[in-house]
Amino acid sequence: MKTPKTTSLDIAAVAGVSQSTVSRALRNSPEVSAETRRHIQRIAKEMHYTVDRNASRLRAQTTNTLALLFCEDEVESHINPFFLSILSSAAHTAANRGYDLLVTFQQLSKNWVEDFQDAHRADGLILLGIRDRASYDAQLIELAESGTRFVIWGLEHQVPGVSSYVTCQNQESAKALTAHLIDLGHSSFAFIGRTSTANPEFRHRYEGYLEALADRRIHTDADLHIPANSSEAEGYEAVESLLSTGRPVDAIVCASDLIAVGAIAALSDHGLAVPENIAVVGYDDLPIAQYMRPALTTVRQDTELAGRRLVEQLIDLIAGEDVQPDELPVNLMIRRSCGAGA
Amino acid sequence: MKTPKTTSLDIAAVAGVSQSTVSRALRNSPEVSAETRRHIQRIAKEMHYTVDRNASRLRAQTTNTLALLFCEDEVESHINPFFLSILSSAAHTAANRGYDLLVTFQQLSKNWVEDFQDAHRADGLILLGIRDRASYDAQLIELAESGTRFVIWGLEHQVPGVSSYVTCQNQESAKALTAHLIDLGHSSFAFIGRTSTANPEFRHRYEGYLEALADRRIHTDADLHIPANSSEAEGYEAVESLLSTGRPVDAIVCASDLIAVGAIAALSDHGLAVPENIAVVGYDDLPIAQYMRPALTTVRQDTELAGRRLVEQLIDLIAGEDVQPDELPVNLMIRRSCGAGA
DNA sequence: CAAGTTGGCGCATTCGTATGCATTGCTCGC
DNA sequence: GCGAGCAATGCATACGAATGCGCCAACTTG
Repeated sequence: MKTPKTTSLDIAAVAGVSQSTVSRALRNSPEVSAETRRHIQRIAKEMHYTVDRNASRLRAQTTNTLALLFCEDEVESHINPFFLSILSSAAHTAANRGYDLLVTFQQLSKNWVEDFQDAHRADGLILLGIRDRASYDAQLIELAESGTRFVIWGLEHQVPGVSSYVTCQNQESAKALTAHLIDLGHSSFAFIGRTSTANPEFRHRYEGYLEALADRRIHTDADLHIPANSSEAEGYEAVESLLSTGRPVDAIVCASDLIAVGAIAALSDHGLAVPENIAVVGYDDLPIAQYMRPALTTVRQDTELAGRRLVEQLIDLIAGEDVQPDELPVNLMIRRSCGAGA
Repeated sequence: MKTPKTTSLDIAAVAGVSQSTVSRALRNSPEVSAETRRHIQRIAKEMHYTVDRNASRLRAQTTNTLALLFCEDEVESHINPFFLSILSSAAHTAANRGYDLLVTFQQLSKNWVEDFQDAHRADGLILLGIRDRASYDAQLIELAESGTRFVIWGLEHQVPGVSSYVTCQNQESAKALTAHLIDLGHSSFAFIGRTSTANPEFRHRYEGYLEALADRRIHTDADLHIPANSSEAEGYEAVESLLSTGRPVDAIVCASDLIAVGAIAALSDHGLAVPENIAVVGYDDLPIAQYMRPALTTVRQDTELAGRRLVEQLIDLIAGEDVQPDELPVNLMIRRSCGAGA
């Protein structure tokens, strides 16, 4: 910190070339001969020289930075640990591709669009945790119109060349999961998860659930669909309100593992055993799903792939390439809570 | 993106002042009159102007960026969701203080010190998840010698003016928790958590545990201390190995909630009820602790405060101020798994 | 009222890299 | 054998904001 920073000029002096050549050599420009390039790169390494990011970015008018935004609902809400896996994978991918990853947590209410556009902050944006399409649509459109490249997890929002998304086979998997419950002999179903405000992931899961029931001509009605956001607390409350209706139920499909955890706790507190009295299934395959007792039947999403694809898509968008959204495959994790499994 | 970027020169032209005055006004320099400042700031807002971060940083030789590094052990290990809360709080604090937060995940084996120093990446560094002091010490010293400012969670490593740390009252709380178990009548204890490789948090918890036992003259020995890293899987295995010894145990103190979750699963699989046959307690108060059944007795750390203090300490270090490490208070969360609680 | 002080602002330069254009030396084709 | 063409490099400038220094006008003070 004390010694005057070594710059590309110092390298140039030592290597006996001009600063421009140093710059080109370090960026692997084809304009410099392979020999010169190796020579310069060796000297740069010896002198522990690294390109000054700020100068480089100023000149090149680019940031080599991706921003990742967690959308929060309320002040106190915990972030689903599911997103930590995606974050981890995204961070690795970004690093491998030479990008920095800026992380921000933002509440829905704030005008994050304007905020984000501050000062060349990042070349592109990854959005996690957007659940309520209605509240975000205007902001997404504004974002797209400003030319910002972005990708979203779990919400189908695409503007060719500008934005894309990654999601998973929510509907198919929820349908398969429900069908599995039916095969096990369950016949009175309830669904816990808020779908009313255009929460796209939960909605697709609900639709898959309904499809499976319709296929087997199993009746359900609005009372058996209890809204809840993705948290243990709301899952717990949802079950209490379900039980208070007195309607007989022998299987509950939860829109997320967090909800399922809360639901099972509530059932247990009311003396109902899972799966003996009521089967419960979740969605996400959080680590806890495997280790709770009863182990939770759920759907595993490939978070490593999800994080990677989000970053790869975004980098492609930034490069001006065309990008196809991804719908990632999932795996049913059959465990004890549904009444089958080990 | 198409229109030529508005710069401070544009603002200067509109405001009828020089670019220097604009720069000073926007940085709240006392050298410009309050009136001029307001005038310029109003125009800047109207024109949606924001300072170009790269130019600003290049000139000022600063990054206004903090880097947060998750230290990973192995490729596949999940990050403790506990850290997500700290990350969230740190991100908020950094944003409020005008800093960007760069997030990186790094494996222990890599030479992240050199990697980090690349190119003015950040003004300072926050380290999360360092558990094995022995493996890191050399790198921490190197980091400190290079003049990099950094703060660490959970490991007492301080170089005045350069590095500091935030931790919590691991020892006291583990002692209190163990004492509580003793008060409840438990008398044969085991501890699960690896302390042998200088994992400082687990070690302090273990020491608190031993203190409580010694105070009450309760005997324990090496067989009743089973090493395990912080994961459900290792907690599960630890219990299996404990049970295989055939030693009678009526209370297990786990060094983390993740371990406790795995431990309880293993006990359950062996037909042992918690807390009826064996009491189990954890550490961290993950959200799941409250919602698993039996609910887990554990120790809550104030993650919001932890994240905030990490960032605040780091910013102070960067500013050249003296910084005192924090040892944050904790709360015992008494629930059913210890045999008391609701 | 003159000399000194100070608050407010502009000028010019600087941060370190990237890049368009000019330059040099060579090879190659006819 | 000579100009065209190309490969490799240097020169000069631009990116946009921050800041040392100097200037001017308006005060203060004795």
